Amino acid sequence: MTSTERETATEMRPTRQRTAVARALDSFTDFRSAQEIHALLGQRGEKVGLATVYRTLQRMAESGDVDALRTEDGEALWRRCSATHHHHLVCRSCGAAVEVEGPAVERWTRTIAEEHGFAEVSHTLEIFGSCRDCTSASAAGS
Amino acid sequence: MTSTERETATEMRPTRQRTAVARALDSFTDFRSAQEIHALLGQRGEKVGLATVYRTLQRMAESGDVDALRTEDGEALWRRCSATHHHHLVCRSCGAAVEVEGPAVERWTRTIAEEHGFAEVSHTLEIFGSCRDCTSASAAGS
DNA sequence: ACCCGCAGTGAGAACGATTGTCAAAACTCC
DNA sequence: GGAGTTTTGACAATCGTTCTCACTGCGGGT
Ligand SMILES: [Zn+2]
Ligand SMILES: [Zn+2]
Ligand SMILES: [Zn+2]
Ligand SMILES: [Zn+2]
Repeated sequence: MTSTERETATEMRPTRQRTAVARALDSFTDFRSAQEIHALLGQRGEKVGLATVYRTLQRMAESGDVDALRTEDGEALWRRCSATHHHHLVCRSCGAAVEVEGPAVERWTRTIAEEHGFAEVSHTLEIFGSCRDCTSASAAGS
Repeated sequence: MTSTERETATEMRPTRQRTAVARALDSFTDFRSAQEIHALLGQRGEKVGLATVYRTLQRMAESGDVDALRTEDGEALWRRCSATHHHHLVCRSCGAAVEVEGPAVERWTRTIAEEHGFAEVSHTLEIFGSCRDCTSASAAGS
């Protein structure tokens, strides 16, 4: 512990790498994997180590700057999101996402949990589907 | 195609291994990982390869005999569940699970998806928390 | 009972996303 | 400028899961 011992809250230095990741996140609206984001940075000539991309995304997720979700096969996807609690409607094939809110659902989960004596409750809720573009694209293919 | 060409639906042979996995699933009600189930079988003296456990669980999940969910760090957990669509209230530390249903939520997700032109919609919804037992156990520890 | 053919199995290799390591580089503050 | 941290990145290591492929064994005709 430092002698100062003050509120060491979350002193996050604004390094070149971190701002690069932040800018990358601002450049797209769909959900992408850490590796895809790392590749994107590479294409732009921004050299950032893969581990750093992972670390930065995690930090930003903790501070609520980005949302993370897991595909059905377990891969983590990331996206810059609004700070308020919400869920997503995500396209399975292109990753396009829409933020959705459902106060009723929030209430319902809390109630259910209480009824069963569960504490420290959290929840995950994602809606997956095929967005309009992808649906018509695949229809054309038949 | 066989000459008979009858409904070859999902001809799944009832092998020793498959019944062993099925029985193992019947012996607990919490969510467990494939590896844990494999270990459980080992303890019972039932020799079943890990790959077979994975394959069997997947098959059973497809046919709706078991439910799978992913922990927050991406690991798949399995549990024998009732056949009707439902969600879970799961304890983060011991895996204890309660099946819950929310017709309103089902309706809501479908509506939201339609509004945004998404097709082939599915959704995931799990509620995580600390069950009564685990909560009091950790409280005792302080 | 005997054969055949193919679904099923298992040991181990391979995979792929993520995390750990640790010395070098970059920052902050003095 | 220098001390003390934090951050970085190349690479190794993890770890859950899937793949490979030779081998096993059920099933169903004969
Ligand atoms: Zn799409
Ligand atoms: Zn919510
Ligand atoms: Zn518990
Ligand atoms: Zn549902």
